[in-house]
Amino acid sequence: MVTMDDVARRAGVTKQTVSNVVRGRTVVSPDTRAKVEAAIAELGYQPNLLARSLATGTTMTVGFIVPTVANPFYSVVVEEVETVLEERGYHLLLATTRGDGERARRHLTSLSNRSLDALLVAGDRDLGEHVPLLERLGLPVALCMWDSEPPSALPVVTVDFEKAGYLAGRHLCQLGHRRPVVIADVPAHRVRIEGMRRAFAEVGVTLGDEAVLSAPGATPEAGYAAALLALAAPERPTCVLTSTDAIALGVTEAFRHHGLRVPEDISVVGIDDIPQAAHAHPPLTTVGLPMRRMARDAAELLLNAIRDKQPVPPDLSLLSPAIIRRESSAPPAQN
Amino acid sequence: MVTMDDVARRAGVTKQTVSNVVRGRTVVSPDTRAKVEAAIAELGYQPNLLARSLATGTTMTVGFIVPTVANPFYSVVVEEVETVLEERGYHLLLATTRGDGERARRHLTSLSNRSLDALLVAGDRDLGEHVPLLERLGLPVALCMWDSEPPSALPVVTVDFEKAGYLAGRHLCQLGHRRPVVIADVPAHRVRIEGMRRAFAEVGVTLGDEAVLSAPGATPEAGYAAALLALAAPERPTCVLTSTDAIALGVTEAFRHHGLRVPEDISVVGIDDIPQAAHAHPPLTTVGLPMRRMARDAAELLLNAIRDKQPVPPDLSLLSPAIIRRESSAPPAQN
DNA sequence: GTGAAAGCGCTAACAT
DNA sequence: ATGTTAGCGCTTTCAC
Repeated sequence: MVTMDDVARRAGVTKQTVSNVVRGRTVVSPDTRAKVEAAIAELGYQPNLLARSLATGTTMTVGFIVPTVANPFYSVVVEEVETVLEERGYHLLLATTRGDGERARRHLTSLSNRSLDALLVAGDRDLGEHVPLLERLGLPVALCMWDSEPPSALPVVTVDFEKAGYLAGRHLCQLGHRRPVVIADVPAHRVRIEGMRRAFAEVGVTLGDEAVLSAPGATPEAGYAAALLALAAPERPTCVLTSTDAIALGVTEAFRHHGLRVPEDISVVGIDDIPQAAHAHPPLTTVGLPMRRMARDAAELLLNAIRDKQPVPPDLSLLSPAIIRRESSAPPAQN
Repeated sequence: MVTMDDVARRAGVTKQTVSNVVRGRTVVSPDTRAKVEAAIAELGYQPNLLARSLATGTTMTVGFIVPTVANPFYSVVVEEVETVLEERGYHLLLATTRGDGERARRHLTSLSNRSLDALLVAGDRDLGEHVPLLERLGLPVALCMWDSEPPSALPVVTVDFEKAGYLAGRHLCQLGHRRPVVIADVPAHRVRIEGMRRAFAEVGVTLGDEAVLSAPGATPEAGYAAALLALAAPERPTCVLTSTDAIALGVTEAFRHHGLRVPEDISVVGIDDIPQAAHAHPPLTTVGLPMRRMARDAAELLLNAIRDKQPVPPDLSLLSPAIIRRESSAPPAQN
């Protein structure tokens, strides 16, 4: 490996001058700069960033802990974060938790002495219980995509999930629906359900716990199974609110298999606006969440904290979702 | 920050002994080990891995350059790689190229002096032209998911794409189809098309270039557009072979919008077996690729090379795909 | 503007 | 089994 000393010797200067040239400092005379650059080129010198990191204490690397990437929802977030990091010359150290709190804790401790410049955490499901650990990490930390009550001691960039649920509910209320069923991943998506409840309360409909069906893991399969339960009820609902598009996809499939037309016989509304939602059959009415914006804001929060050498202020930033009307929702059938 | 020296002083030993304890070496007497461990606990000492890396020359970090994670196909690969790395105590530094060769090159150079222990590259689209750079990286490198001709100087773990195309073609031939159209992302998926061609050649059908429609980017949208062209042809094909499931999804949607039933009026077969394929409407017949296996093999290849301190032998490993019969393919309609 | 010295926190090789 | 001595390759501080 060719080191700074090698370059220095070749150029007839000291290590220090080479260092100045490499880092683009302006204190070097054009003459020596040229000599040094020639030496660098001839020797094919590449600075050892590890040594630089040890000396400076910064690694130009940000850790990102995320539940999964095999989910269109989070993969967008990962890509946006990576984009922001790349723009500012940072690297991305990625760790996934896969619904496993223990795995999450392992990642956390193994990253903690890895000399990251900052850490971003998406999703409260697996790391929600480890917030105290996060707070004592001694480096800038931010959270995003936080469904449950956000911790007050850390900065959080997330979506107003209560509003997301409310918008889904209000949309169906406005269409005239009064007999809803909710299919959701409880308790994870409790806040979304509260929003739905508020919307129906505004038109005098009580959305009781008996009208909430569980779809564990928020998978299409879970949605499919729950949809069958919904059909078995004595009085068929006129619409289904799901806590995620993935669930909605499974629900729609179940209805189709049982000869129910969506939206003529029953409306289905999702939350998330995953890419498939637009291509679903029928295209899914859903509540779009500003994922890219969220990811970008969170990443920039951290990078700015690094740049300014200041701790990140523990603010809560709530981004607004928006209803996206497609073809899976319509007024209830007359009966 | 509390260092080894602090611990050493507190325990009344030298740095070296602390180091031995930390790394679990057995040369330490139970007595001193206990003293040192007490000191570590009292001070809350955490080893600085950066310093260790500088001294040892290993970082326990593997780089992974991947086209995108916002694709069910690659996200599975990323997760499997991460799983293997975590099993063996390694970290994952992730970089995405997003169909941008220039971005790929930037990532490559920026990772090259980042002191990774190894580098894995998935997908030839963006990095195919930078193989010479990869070869001169001076660290274990492996390629996976290589559609085009694999370079001979590097180890490659990929799928037999020719066979994948062949299996798709043979399946349709066996059903009795003799009037096929291919919708593919050319030239990227040229090899898959060759396999399809071989299958039809076996039953005496020539699959000419005029029967190959282009779906740039392999998106559902591109598939949709190409499908419309296919319908405009004077003689309607009885089946469509697509080079990816994503394309197939768009194709199926186009047919549905134009009143064609799949598979009664026309069969559609994909390649990839993405998660949505099973939930598509109708469930998509496709060729499954052993993505997890591929990812695992490639990652283990690298980790073993690191462990054995040997260069990775430049072998080519071709994994076999398999046809997955679902409901989008059937014998051609009688006419 | 350039050079000399002193570290960053750890591991490696050898001595005891 | 433990201590001693040198680095790893860079940046930082302070002379000149």
